[in-house]
Parts: sequence; structure tokens; C-alpha cells
Amino acid sequence: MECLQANGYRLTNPRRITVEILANSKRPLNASEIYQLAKEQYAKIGLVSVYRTIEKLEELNLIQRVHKPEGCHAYIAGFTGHQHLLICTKCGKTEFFEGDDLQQLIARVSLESNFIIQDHWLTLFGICSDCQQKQSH
Amino acid sequence: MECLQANGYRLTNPRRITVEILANSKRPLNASEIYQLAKEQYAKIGLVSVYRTIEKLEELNLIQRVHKPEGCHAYIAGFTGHQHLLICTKCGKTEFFEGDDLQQLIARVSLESNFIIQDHWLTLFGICSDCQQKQSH
DNA sequence: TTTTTAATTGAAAACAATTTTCACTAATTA
DNA sequence: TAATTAGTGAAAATTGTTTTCAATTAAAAA
Repeated sequence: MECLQANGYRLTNPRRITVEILANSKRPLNASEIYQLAKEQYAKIGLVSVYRTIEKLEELNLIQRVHKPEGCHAYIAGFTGHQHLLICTKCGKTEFFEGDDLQQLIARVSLESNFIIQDHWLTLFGICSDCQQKQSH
Repeated sequence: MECLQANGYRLTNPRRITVEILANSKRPLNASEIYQLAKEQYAKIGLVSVYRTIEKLEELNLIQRVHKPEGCHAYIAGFTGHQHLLICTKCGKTEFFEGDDLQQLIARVSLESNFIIQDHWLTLFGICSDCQQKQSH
């Protein structure tokens, strides 16, 4: 909310609620999921406002789109606009991770391909510890 | 085409042309782009057949969906159903690369997160050698 | 505090991408 | 060659997203 305000945006109910829902979610949510949850708190919110808030949060790098085999329309809140994600394929729980271990691989591919490599996306998929426990029962 | 036939699918004009266009493209194409190109060779082709052929090729792991910041509706032909891509952000030229250098990183993240990691997606973005040359003129 | 203003809103319409329906066509098999 | 049934294209339906616009409301000014 601070960041929105700092960038000249007004603090409104639809924005507050959309931000809160995204900030508290451990798994990526799409516009329609956010809308369903938001209506519980603020019945008159419009789906359009959710879309518009998502747009602004993405511009400000406060959320990022999450790409999965099933689709790419969900967003997760993150602090940096960066792209290393670890996603649970059971429950959707999503974590960020750091890793500069890629430099060597990137250097090798760069050499072999003659590309100048500028950016990378890395996503790991697996089963989180909660879902591992549930599975073993 | 062989693989389609081996899986019990008929060899039809719309399929032949869709397959040919995808097989010869160096950059990912979406349904509508394929349709435009296909019409040049076979005017009466329908966009629906392109969608249906894409669906089957994806099932057979002959093509894969390419995820980019601008969108995720384009497909590239590949030999394995796997996910290491190198994409030119200027012209879209897309190459595959191998790399098991990730094992160490995956092991580390697995330990730190308590996830059992099963799969990964890695995409590198950069400028291909053709586009580097064009730029320097 | 009240007034003014301009950003923001929600409903409805418009648009875009994809899927479904269905009568017809054509690839394969007998 | 005839019979069968998968595959086709046009149109309609569906889904997801964006635009339009009059009304509302947050923030700035008085």
C-alpha cells in the first residue's frame, strides 16, 4: 500500500483488499480467485478493479505472474521483481529462492550458442513438506 | 507426421500443413500465426483445425508451449518434451540446450526448502548472433 | 471543515482467444 | 469400390480481459 501511495496512486477499498489478499496468499491467485475472496470482505467490489490493481502491482514489481503447465494467469506477491520460484504441484504453495549457481551454465550456453544472455527464468516444481506428510498417511 | 500416424491419427491436409509450418519455424508461433501462414498454402483451412492439431502435437510431445513475458500462447517444435530454451528477445529465434549443471542447485534448494523437487523449467533470454550483427550496423 | 478536483469505481458493452456444436467431407479399412 | 468413422470448417457459444462511461470518492485546495 505504501508503495502504491508513493507512486501517486490513491488508497481505495478495492486496492486495499486486493493487496491484502495477494500479500497473505502462499499460492498464486488469478484475477477471478482474488475477486471471489475479495467479495467476502467487500461485496460491491468489481472484477475490473481487481484486474486494474493487478496491473499496477505488476508495474511496481510488487507481484509477479507465475507460469505453470496448467496456465499463466496467477500472481504471487514478491519483494523483488525476480523469477526464481519453487512451486508445490499439489497445493500450489510457492516460495522464492536465491541462486547464482547459474553463472557457469549460462556462460557455457552463451559460448555454445553465440547468444548474449541477458535474463533467465528458473522454476522448480515439487512437493512441499506439508503435502509430503499428508501423502504418507 | 509419422508419429501422428503411429498414434492412430489420420494424415490430412490441415495437419500436414500445420506440422510443416511448426517444424520449419525457428521461432515460436501461436495458433493465429500458424493459421495465417497455412492459408497461403491451403486457403480453406480453418483456424479450428490448427487449434486441434496443436493440441495433438502437444499431447505427443512433438511441440511445447513457450513461456515469455509477453505471453504464453506460442509453440515451438522440439524432439523431447523438455524445457530448456534459449530465446532471442529481438527476433524470437529459439534454441534448445542441454544441462545437468542444475543438480547442485536443486539439491541445495531441496535441502533448504524441504521440498521434494521433481521437475524444473529453465529459460534463458538474450540476443542471438544474427541480431547482434544487425545491431552493430 | 467544507468545497473542489481529478482519480477511481462498477456495470455494461466490446473485444479477443479458444472451444463446442453439427452437418458435411475425406482418409482408411474391409 | 464401398463402408465406416475420424476429421473438417462455419457458426455459435464460452471464457477471459479490456474499454467505455456516468457516478462515486480520496485527496488537495480553500
